[in-house]
Amino acid sequence: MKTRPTARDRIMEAAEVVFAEKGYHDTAMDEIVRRTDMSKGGLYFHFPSKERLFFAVMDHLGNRLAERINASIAQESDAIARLEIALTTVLESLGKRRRLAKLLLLQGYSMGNAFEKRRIETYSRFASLIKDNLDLAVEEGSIPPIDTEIVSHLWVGAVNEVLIRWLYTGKPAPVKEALPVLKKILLRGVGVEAKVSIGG
Amino acid sequence: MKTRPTARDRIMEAAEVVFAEKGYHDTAMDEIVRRTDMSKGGLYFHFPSKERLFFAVMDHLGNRLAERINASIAQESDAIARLEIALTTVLESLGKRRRLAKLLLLQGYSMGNAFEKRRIETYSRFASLIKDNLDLAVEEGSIPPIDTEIVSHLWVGAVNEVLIRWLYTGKPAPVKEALPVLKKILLRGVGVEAKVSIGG
DNA sequence: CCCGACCGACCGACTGGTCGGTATGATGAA
DNA sequence: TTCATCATACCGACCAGTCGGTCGGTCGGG
Repeated sequence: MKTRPTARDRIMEAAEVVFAEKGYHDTAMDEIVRRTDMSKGGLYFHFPSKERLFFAVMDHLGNRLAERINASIAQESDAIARLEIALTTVLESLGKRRRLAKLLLLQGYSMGNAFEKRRIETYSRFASLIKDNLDLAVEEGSIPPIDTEIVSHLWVGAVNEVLIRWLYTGKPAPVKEALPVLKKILLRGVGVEAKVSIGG
Repeated sequence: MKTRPTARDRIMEAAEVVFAEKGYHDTAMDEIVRRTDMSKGGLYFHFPSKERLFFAVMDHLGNRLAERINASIAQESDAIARLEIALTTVLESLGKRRRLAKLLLLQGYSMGNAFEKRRIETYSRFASLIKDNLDLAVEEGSIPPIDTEIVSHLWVGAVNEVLIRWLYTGKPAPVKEALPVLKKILLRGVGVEAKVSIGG
């Protein structure tokens, strides 16, 4: 049977919606409260501050995306194939959930210096996921040696920007359409020879 | 003779410092005033609001960077060479001025939905600068046809992320060290065969 | 009767923006 | 030359709204 989500979860759900819609600073705690069947005091019983609530939401979403990527990756053993599928998963997951994308990609930035550490942590996590597989590909001999540290960040940034552009302009619709280009350019960049790729 | 900068310029200089240091929301107008030899009323005589002041600063910095890029590009006629020199200029300019980089790269983001348009405008401007030269390279036949629209954003994102990583972690120091990697990966990505590149 | 969970009116600090007033210099009529 | 007038630039005490966070209190279950 489906048990009612915990109070904590209900708060986080409401917070996710409002934070994504308005951004951190333009979100008033009262608004989150309004979207909950709870009072402000109740909310503050579960979360000590706005900042902490925000972090909790971000971490939760980050984890879910990372898990999804890991799950899809696990099916492949070839490093290049893993990289491809990771790209696909990200584009699909975020392309499907605009709200999630907006939060994850836009809200982690410039909300004051207190947030810097979180931002770098989150992004580094995805970067190192890529880095691991790039390293693997080098070991495998499928690509020539490169500075995988920098390249992994390059990849994250590239995907990030394409997604942000989509968020703001709506193009390409759906984002997934950018996938072939992204794959081709990024893989060729690390030395994978182009091969005919049938859209998936 | 060196005339005193106008009041407007003096305000913008102070604002640049504080905005870069604290971010938009954590900056109090009183703090900017404090850094000026002017009063709050005086400041508000020149700028109608905090938001407008912020935009003025951002536009100013964006223009300066764009001008610098254009100037350096103008010396080359070959599209690939132009792209390379644009990358170099960006890394050098921002690598040299941490504050500028911080403002331009981090503050344009999630400060509320009112700022979205500005962000996309600024980034698109640099993207289309890249796009023009990619298009040119395609016409020249130096690279195979590609979706230059997406690829230009990919480039912007890639450079952006490498710079942000540098801002947060300090690596690589100096950022310029990332230049060879960036060039190699990005150019190879669009189909430029690797050639020995002597660090500059 | 205790305690965890929750309530919601209230507080107070902060901050963007205002406004009545002042100093300075240009203009021009007497 | 002098003085009234006016606009520009600037001053800074003050205001009023906002919002994160608090606190005394309630309530139901064990």
